[in-house]
Amino acid sequence: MATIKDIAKEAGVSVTTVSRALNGYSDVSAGTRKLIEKTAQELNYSPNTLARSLVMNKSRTIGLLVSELNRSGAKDMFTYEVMCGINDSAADEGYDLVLFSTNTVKQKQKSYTQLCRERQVEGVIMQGIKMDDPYIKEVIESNIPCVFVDVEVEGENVGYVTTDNIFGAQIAVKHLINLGHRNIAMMNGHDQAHVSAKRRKGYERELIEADIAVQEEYIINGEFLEPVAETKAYRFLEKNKHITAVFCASDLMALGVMKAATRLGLKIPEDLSIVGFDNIVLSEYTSPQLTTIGQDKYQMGYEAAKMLTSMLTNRIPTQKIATLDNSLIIRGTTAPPK
Amino acid sequence: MATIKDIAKEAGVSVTTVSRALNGYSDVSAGTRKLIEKTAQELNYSPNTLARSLVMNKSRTIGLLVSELNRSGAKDMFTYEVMCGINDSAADEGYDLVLFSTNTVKQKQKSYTQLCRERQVEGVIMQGIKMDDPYIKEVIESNIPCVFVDVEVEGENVGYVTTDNIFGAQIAVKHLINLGHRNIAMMNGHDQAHVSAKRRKGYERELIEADIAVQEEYIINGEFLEPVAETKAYRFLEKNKHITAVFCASDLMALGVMKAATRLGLKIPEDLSIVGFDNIVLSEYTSPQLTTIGQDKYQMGYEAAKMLTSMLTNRIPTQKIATLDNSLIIRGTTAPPK
DNA sequence: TTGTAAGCGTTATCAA
DNA sequence: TTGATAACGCTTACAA
Repeated sequence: MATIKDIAKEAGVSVTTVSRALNGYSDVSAGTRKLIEKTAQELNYSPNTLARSLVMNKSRTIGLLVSELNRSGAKDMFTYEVMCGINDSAADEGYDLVLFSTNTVKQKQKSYTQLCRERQVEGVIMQGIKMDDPYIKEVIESNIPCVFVDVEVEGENVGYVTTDNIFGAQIAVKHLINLGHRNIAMMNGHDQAHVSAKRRKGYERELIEADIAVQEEYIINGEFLEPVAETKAYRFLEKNKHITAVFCASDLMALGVMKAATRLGLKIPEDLSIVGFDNIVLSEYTSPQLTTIGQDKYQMGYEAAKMLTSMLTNRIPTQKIATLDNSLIIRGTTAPPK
Repeated sequence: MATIKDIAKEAGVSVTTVSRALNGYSDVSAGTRKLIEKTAQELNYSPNTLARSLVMNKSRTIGLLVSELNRSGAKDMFTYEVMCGINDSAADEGYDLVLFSTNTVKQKQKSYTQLCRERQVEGVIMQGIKMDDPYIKEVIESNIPCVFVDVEVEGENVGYVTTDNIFGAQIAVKHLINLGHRNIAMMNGHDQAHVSAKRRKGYERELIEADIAVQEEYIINGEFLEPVAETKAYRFLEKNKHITAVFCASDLMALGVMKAATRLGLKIPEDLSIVGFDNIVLSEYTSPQLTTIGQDKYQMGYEAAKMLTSMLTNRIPTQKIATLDNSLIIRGTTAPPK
C-alpha cells in the first residue's frame, strides 16, 4: 500500500515531483524520473484512484443503470449483449463501469442525481427503462451526461442509441404483405415502451400503404413477456380465425405466439405466419426457425458508451442520436397464406 | 453539489456535528439533528462516497472480474445469470459492483493487486477464468478477499462457489448406463477448466462402478465451444459407430454434438443419446429437448457475493466453500440403445 | 452536546 | 527543474 509519500521519502524528493514524474509531465529531469519510476516499482506502488478522483473531480467511471437486471432477461440476451458492447467500449476509452442495480422500490428512496453523485460517476448509460420512469425527467434536468438505449430522450447532455424501429416494423410487415397476407395482427409490448410506439407506427404505416385498414382490435399488448403473449395470443387467435399472420414486437413474444398457435392446432407457417423482432439467440433454435428483424445489440451498447465518453471528453458538441440499421432475416415462420 | 461544509455554514454548526448527525450518531441533540437534516434536504445534499472511502479506507465496492466478457457468452447465459445473482446479493448487502473487464493482453499490463488497489475494491469475485490463469497465484498471495465461481481455489482470504461436478457427471452417466448404454463417450471442455477435471472424474468413476473400461480415446476436448464440439464429434462419431451415447461437459457442446449427429444421419435419441451440463435456456428449445444436469446459476452468483461480503464484514471465519446441488433433468435426448 | 484540528492520497498553484 | 502548501469532502480523536 505504498503511496507517493513513501516514494518521495525513499527517493529523497518531494511528493509533487513524484506526482509529476509518474504522470509523465515534462518538467522533471530524466534522472529523477528514472529514480522515481524505479522506487515506485520497488515499492510496488499503484495509485489510489479514489484520492485522485476526489481532487480532480473526475472519476473516470460510468454508471450503468439497468432497470430490473434479473433472470427474466436471461432468455432474450438483449441486456447482456448490449452490456458487452458497453463494457468493451468503456474499456477502450479507459472508463470503468459501475453497476447500478435499481428497481422501482429503490428509486423511490434515492433520486437519480443522488445515485450518481454518491458514486461520483461522470456519466450514465440507461437501459431497459420505461417511458414513464420518473428518472427520465431527472436525467433531463440534471447536468450529468446520459445516454439511453432504446428510449428516445434528448436534452442538453442526453442522447440515445436505437435502431430504426419504424423501418424495422415496416420491412417486417411488408414481407408479410408481399407473401399475400392481408389479415395481419400485431403483438406489441406495452404502452410505456418507446420501441412499442415506434414499431406500432411502422406496422400501421405499412398497412396503410398497402390499403389495408388498421384494426385497433388486432393490436394486442403482450408486455414483452412470453407467457403473457401466449395467453393473449391464444384467446385472440381462437376468436379470430381469419388472421393469417402476426407481427411481434419481440422474439420472446413471438415464441409465446408460436406456442399458442401450436396449442390451437395451427401449423406454422402454413396456417399462421409469424415475424419477431430482435433476432435473439433462441430464434434460431425454434422449429421452425423464427423470421425476425435483426438488431446488432452489441453494437448498440458499443455506440452508447462511445457517445457517452465522447460527451465526457469533447467540448465539440457530440452527435446525440445514433440510429443503427436493422434488417429482415427470413427464416421458417413465414409463408404465403393458404 | 452541496457538501457538509455548506450544511454546517447554513445551519450554523460545525462540520463534525453535521457528519455525526447525518450518520446517526447518538451524541447529537434532537434539535440540531432535526435542523441539520432539514438543511441537508434543502441543499439537496448527497454524500461524496469517494471522500468517505478515502478517509475510512473502505469503498463498499466489489470488483467483478469476468474473463472475456463477450458475445460468445451470449449463448449460454451462464455468465449473465451468475451476474444477476451477484448483483442482487451485493445490492442486498449495500455493496456496489464495478466491472473489471479483462483479457490476457490487459492482464500482462496490470497485476491483479494493482487492478484492485487502483479501484480500491474491498473484494473480488472471479468468474470464467482458467486454472492456469496467472491471476490465481496473485489472488492467493494477496490479502484482498476473493471468491471464485467454479474454480476450486482456497486460501486465507479466498473461497469458491461451485456445484458438485463429480456428482453431476455421475448421475448423468448413471442415467445412460441405466438405460442400457455401455459405449459412452465424453465431450469434455479443456484441460484448463476446473469443472472439466471434475466432470471427467465423475464420468470415469461411474463407468468403473459399472465395470465398464474407461477408454482414453472416448474422451474428447471440445473447448466448451459449440463449433469445436461439432467438428470433433463429427470426426469421432464417423469413426466410432458403436458409440451409443455421449456425455457432454456443457450444453453448448451438446448442441454441437447434436448437429454433428444429425449431419451423420444419426437419429437422436434412437441412434445416439446425449446428455448435457448446465441447463441453459437453449436446452429447452432444441428438438428433441436436451437431457441435462441442471445448475442454479443465479444462486451460484448470489452465494458467491454473500460469501464475499461475509468475509468482508465478519471477523468470524467464513465458510469458504459452497457446493450447491445439481440434478438430472431428463428430457428428450436420451433413450435406450437400439 | 458540540467544536477544533488532523489526516486520508492525490493534484494544482505558486514561488524558489 | 523542484518543493511548500493548499485543497478535494469526509471522518474521527481529542478537547471544551
